[in-house]
Amino acid sequence: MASRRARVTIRDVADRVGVHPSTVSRVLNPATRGRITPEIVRQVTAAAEDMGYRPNQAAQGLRTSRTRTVGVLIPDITNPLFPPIIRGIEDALGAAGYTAILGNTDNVPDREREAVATMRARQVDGLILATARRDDPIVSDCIADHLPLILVNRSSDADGVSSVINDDALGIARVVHHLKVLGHRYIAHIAGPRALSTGEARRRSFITAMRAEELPLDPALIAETAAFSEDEGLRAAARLIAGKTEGGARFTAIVAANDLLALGVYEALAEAGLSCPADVSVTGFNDMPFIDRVAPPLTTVRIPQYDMGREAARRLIELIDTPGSPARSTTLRPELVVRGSTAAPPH
Amino acid sequence: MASRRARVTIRDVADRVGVHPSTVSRVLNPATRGRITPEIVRQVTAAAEDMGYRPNQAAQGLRTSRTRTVGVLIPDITNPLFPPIIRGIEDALGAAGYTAILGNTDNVPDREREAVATMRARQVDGLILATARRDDPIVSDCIADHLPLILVNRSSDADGVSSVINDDALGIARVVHHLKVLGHRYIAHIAGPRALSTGEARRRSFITAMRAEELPLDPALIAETAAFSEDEGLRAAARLIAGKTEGGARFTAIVAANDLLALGVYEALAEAGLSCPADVSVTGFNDMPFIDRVAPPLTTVRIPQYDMGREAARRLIELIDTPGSPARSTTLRPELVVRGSTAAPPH
DNA sequence: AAATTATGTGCAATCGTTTGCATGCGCGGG
DNA sequence: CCCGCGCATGCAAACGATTGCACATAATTT
Repeated sequence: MASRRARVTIRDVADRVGVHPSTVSRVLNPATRGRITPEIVRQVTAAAEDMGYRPNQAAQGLRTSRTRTVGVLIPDITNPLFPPIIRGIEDALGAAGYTAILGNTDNVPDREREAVATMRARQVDGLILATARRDDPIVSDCIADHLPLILVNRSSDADGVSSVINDDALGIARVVHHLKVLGHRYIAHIAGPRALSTGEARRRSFITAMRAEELPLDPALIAETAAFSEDEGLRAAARLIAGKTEGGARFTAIVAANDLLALGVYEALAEAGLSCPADVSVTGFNDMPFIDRVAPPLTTVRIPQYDMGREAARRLIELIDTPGSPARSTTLRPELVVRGSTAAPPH
Repeated sequence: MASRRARVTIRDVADRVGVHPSTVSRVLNPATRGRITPEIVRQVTAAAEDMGYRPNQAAQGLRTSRTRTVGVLIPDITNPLFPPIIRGIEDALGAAGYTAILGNTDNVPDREREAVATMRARQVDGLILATARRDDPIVSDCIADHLPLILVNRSSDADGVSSVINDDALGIARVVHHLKVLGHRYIAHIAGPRALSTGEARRRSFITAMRAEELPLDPALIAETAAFSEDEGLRAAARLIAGKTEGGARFTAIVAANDLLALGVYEALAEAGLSCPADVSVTGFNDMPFIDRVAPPLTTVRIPQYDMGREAARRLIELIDTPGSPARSTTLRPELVVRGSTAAPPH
């Protein structure tokens, strides 16, 4: 295995063995290898190995217009929800010989467009979006252009899109049921942005679940947010708390639409001198890494983040290999994880 | 801006304007644009814009053998230390028109080799390694092959390598000083793997700092670990605690070589029925995201993760643009962050 | 006004692979 | 014993962009 300075090409291998470059190409391609004499296959394989031959992906990509590269758009890699998803995606892609290129969009539409543009310039074979809004022009563009596409975590209102998401309704139902069993009746919800499928679905599911559990549903106890962030959680919770102390709607528990919002709730409670779970129970959604280590450990809904990523990547590869295969939406089962942030209501 | 179905090439643009493809190429390349008549520049630019032309990176890469892609090797993206670093890298790369491809190696040498091989097959223009071991063959290989390379977070013993790391000695000195001021005398250290520059440097710095502070240094109070993980932290701390209760070396504080190890220490203390900081003070290193939210909030050393990544990416681009520029090692200043895991020793 | 230089564009080769087609060889059947 | 068929391999043209060189035409000099 000599360490060549200059890149060794298919031609170098061919010259060494004394065959034509096309023969080497055929040997190296499993699909055409059968057409070549076994002895030659042996020699070429040996020479390629010995010379440390690695196909030039740029050349392959140019010729075949398949780059074995896919683009992955996420809002922000520093949001702990995403690393496990990305890891799942990359592991599955890697196993199939694909590589991911990542784009952080910070949920800014312009950055999304830009990221998709650069990815398409790089000839990605497909796209995985964790950034989709319910009404997202990028999604419809990709469909129109027949660019293989998978949505992960969030889905979109457009149809004809494949997605891998989790069962928001089930997760929220479990949470509400858990709180009811603990004795809570007045439960508030901090909803995510309605422009995102997760925000909207969890909000709707909250309403449905409250009705199903025959608990009183007060519209004033649903607080809207502009983003799934700690900050927004803090602000929304502060509004709820203000309403409560001013003799408005009372509540003994807050169902946050995700874990980051829940962390914001923690801060708001602390600022208001309220304690969790003694005064107010809090729940989250996602069970992001290390959320079991905060004080108090958060009761939340665990979603199979790694699996979601892996599944999304596998489905994308399917879509790339067999274009025109029908869109499927996969829903994974979440699981309630009870920890220290929920307890019986005061009194 | 018609949305073309088929990819539009430089030739399509040329035909539309009625010039030769090479002219279009020159217009689109800022370096050669000056050689073309302004009027033609205008027409070509307009046509390219209008037709939605995007250069085919595969073709460019093939021709120029520069792909504007760099490989980034990290141990594991789900380790919270890395996302901010990666974000810094990607932001800086993106600003310069570069794209990153990521590889998770789980600190397994074989996976590192494999990842580097696939990246080189993809003709990356350079490599950023967050995975370097002190004696890492990949580092020497890259140097030998003149592949632009930057180490981030960890450095390597090989010379002639550029790196962006933080000042481990300063960080550890601050921690030890802080504990001394609180009244601690008997301080244990949970050291990282000696094969990693961070493990070794922090270990050595701990010894130096203890001497400098004129505190007793007991070799039995330095526990070795095989990895920077919670698990290893738990095991090492359990050994220290066992030694202590069996009448061995006593200690009132533990300096862990990083935050994950410190989390393991928390568990070990809990299992032993000891409380932090009442019985034992604990410190970490890195100030990884959300470590301020665990119970108790960890006193640790903050390193500028995002800046490290950004700086590494910028330096790599420099290295790519001006090959043969000398290796430089940049050391960033860490900062002590005092939180709830450190207090005066018992009695 | 002729000769020289400068300027703007076209030409064509090239990067490394893949792949439809052509070709030469060996072998079996009539 | 020859014809034709199949099989293994070579040939060459792509893929899309870049770039040294050639070549007009225009601008400058003498």
